[in-house]
Amino acid sequence: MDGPPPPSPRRRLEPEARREQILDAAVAHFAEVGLGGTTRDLARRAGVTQALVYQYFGSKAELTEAVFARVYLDRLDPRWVDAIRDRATPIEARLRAFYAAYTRAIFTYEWMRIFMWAGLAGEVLNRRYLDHVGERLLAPLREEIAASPGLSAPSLEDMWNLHGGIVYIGIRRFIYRLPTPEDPAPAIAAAVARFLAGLRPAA
Amino acid sequence: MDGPPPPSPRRRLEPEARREQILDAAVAHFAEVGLGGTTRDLARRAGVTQALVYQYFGSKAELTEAVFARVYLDRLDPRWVDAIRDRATPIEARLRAFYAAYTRAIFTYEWMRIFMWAGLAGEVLNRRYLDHVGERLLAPLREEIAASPGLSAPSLEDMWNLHGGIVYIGIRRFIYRLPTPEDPAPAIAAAVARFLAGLRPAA
DNA sequence: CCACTTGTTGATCAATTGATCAGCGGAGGG
DNA sequence: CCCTCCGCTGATCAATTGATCAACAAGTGG
Repeated sequence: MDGPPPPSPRRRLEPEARREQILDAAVAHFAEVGLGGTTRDLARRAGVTQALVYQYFGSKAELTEAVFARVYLDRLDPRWVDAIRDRATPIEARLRAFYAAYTRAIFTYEWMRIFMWAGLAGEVLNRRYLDHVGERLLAPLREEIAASPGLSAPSLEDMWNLHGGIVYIGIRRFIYRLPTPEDPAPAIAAAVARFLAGLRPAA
Repeated sequence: MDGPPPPSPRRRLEPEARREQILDAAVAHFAEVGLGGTTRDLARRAGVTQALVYQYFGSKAELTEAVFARVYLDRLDPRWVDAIRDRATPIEARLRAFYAAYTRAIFTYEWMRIFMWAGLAGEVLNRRYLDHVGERLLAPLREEIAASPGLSAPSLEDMWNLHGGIVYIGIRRFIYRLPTPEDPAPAIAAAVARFLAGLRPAA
């Protein structure tokens, strides 16, 4: 009757799989209640005992680090810069494409909330991440806009303004749980269009 | 030698003054470490014993409510709407004036951080506050823009985009502790100008 | 200067929580 | 079928934390 056990709720798992399972639960749990969440609630969510958490993660700090690694790692795609620099494409399309990709990467419940919890807690990773955003993404975008004919050069603060207006969609949705458009693309396109229009010399 | 005791570190205070002192410390403390901060650390910051906190606030929840009351209350000035509706003033000046006043009200370490901690924690007050912002501030602003000659009507989502771009200055400064312009006024003026320029029909 | 009022404290309790460990039991090898 | 390996659990500890209370002492009136 019972075939191979894989689909059944086995209790004994391979260490790697179990570790992933706990880490998944940790990401979900800490995103929900913050980094101050208890290991007991986390274990309950993962369907294991609290002691088992410490079999795979030596301390809560180590677990938190693993959560950060999973959430932050590979979130920024290096190829984005190439697309930003591709002057064969109109600047407006490049801006729209970048923010489409960027929001697709970070507009998740887990990322948005853990990033905000960590930011409030003063995590160093957040500052590093945002420095990177400013220097490696917003600065190139700014240069490309400045190099586009018919557009006056925006300041980096202007770029942060564009960035913030778009990111705020995710803040409203995932932090404040307010209703937002299902697809942020139209709002992004409108924001980008307005931004560029504001950089064109008045007629 | 010792004159009147007022400037000296008296131990015994009038209940009202002591309550204020504890509440002040609570606002500062919870802004710093979140609503999960301990009453012992809070008492240390206030310079009193932990037991005294419970003389003035029956429970931690009651204390938290008092903190919310102090932080949220009277933060939104009803007169702002009148200024928004004043069509004798150009719409761009009204937008600039509103966001100057609005950011002056909320760009404080305590407000920004407690609002964010509470938002992550799912506090109902946040949703109420933001609903109010959308319906009582952004909606009128939107109507006034729509009624301005030479401007196409923005959607409410457009208004949230303008709003988010400006509020994000405070998020960068107080949540992420990133360097931001000392005075947000120029950035606000630029954001407002761009926003309106984007609503003007292309030449 | 004494005594009463009451603002304040130190001690303490029970519940929570991070962390540890001896031992149970599932599963594969012989 | 049994034996060994090791993934996993239940019990437990020490520290933290919200909350309580009897006792202390600062200030005031007599």
